[in-house]
Amino acid sequence: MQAFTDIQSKSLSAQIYSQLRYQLMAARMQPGVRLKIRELAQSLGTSETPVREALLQLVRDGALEMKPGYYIRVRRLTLNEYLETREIRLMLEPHAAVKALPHVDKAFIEQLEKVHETLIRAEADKDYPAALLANYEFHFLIYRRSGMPQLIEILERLWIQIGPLLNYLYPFGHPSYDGPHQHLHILEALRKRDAEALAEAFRADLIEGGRAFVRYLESIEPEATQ
Amino acid sequence: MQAFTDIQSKSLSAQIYSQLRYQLMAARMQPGVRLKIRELAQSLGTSETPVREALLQLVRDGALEMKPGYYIRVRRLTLNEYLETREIRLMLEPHAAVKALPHVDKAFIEQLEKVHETLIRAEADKDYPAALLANYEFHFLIYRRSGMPQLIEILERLWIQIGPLLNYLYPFGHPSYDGPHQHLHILEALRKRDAEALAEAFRADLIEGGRAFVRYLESIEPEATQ
DNA sequence: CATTGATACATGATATATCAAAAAGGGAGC
DNA sequence: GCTCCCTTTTTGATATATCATGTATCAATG
Repeated sequence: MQAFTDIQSKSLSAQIYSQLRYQLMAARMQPGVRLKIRELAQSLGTSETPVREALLQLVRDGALEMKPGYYIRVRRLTLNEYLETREIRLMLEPHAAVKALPHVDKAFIEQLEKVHETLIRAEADKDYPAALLANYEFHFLIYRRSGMPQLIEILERLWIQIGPLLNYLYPFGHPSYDGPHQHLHILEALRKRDAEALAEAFRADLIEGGRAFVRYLESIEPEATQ
Repeated sequence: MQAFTDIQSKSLSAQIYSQLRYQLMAARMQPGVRLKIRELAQSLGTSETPVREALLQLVRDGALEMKPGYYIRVRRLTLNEYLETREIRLMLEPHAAVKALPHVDKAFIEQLEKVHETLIRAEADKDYPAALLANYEFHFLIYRRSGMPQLIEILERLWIQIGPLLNYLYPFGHPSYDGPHQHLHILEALRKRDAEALAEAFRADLIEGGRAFVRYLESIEPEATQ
């Protein structure tokens, strides 16, 4: 959870931003839910200023949206918006993984295997929040080894846009594995140090995971006009 | 300039943000220059709040940097940071162009040709600010046709990081064309509707343009430790 | 003359106050 | 019972006040 734990010695607004970002990524916030500056400030025990600053940044990140002058709510991605996100991720995530490859050692792969086991166990237990976190950790442990901080930042921004959708997703259809879990292909490619297979495994994971999104969004789209 | 002209009916902080972003992109701000909230607020005739909000967002964009609690200044990219930026752009910009291809018509190409002429003329006149703007316009006119707003947002964020560097660049070595201008290859690929050639032309333009950056940053690097 | 420490000052961070606009609620009229 | 209009309330936006911390200055001391 690296990215989210450094919540100290930072400005209040940065702390709040990190915290909200974490909640978004972890699907703790439903799309469309309204956020009120005053309420949040009160519940956090701070003034409105840092809360507002945090929210504004999330708006710019595309994780929240703001009706012109008025209210702020968790963004509701349309199917097309989701597809664009996926298209961008398809370019960037495999690349990040390939860049990480030279910095992958045995210990790291074992660490990933543990995280993956956690993921599988969580899914078996239907503990979806835990599964989401494990999935995030699996991916970003790898990306962080790329040594490309800017790229990682871009990817995290994309993930927090998608996070809230996961709320709807799990009840709906969620990870439907028709074969072995894609993460296993990823692990295998890492072991073999096969860059092309690695990139392909990431693409497959993304598309595989995306199917449920697309199905869900298609089923919702008609009413999502607002 | 589309992205920068909608400076009305937006919140003050959004206006200030847009304005600063424009100045960054257009190389109106030197790397390392310090920005003071109070000063800016005064010179803009507003209070500090919206200025601070705008600056914070630019910090998150990586265009400005902030010594922990202390001062805010225009970010100074290291060579490695620049190279990472370029690496990301190399993935995204050619793709954006290819996605734009289906929406390119004759009129649009003529528009691009005009912009390119402006660029060439500006360079001949050594009017570098104008050249920069024309170059920005040339690229983003194309990217905007991709119909991928998120991608464009990501790219603009990358461009405003690089903008300030251009200050140093032009005096230094700047666009050294060893052959025909890369934009001509881009235009040709657009006319032929040749996606692969188009992608390649964008890659070439990026690398070509990047050479001067790299040369400059390498010459500077030793002292840039701070 | 160099060094150190105390004080004044500048600046970003946070809190609070004020404003304007939008939403929500309620009552009068049909 | 429904609709329209007015009032009240809520809320985000902006301005201002306060706080904490880093920086600079300068004098006292060795």
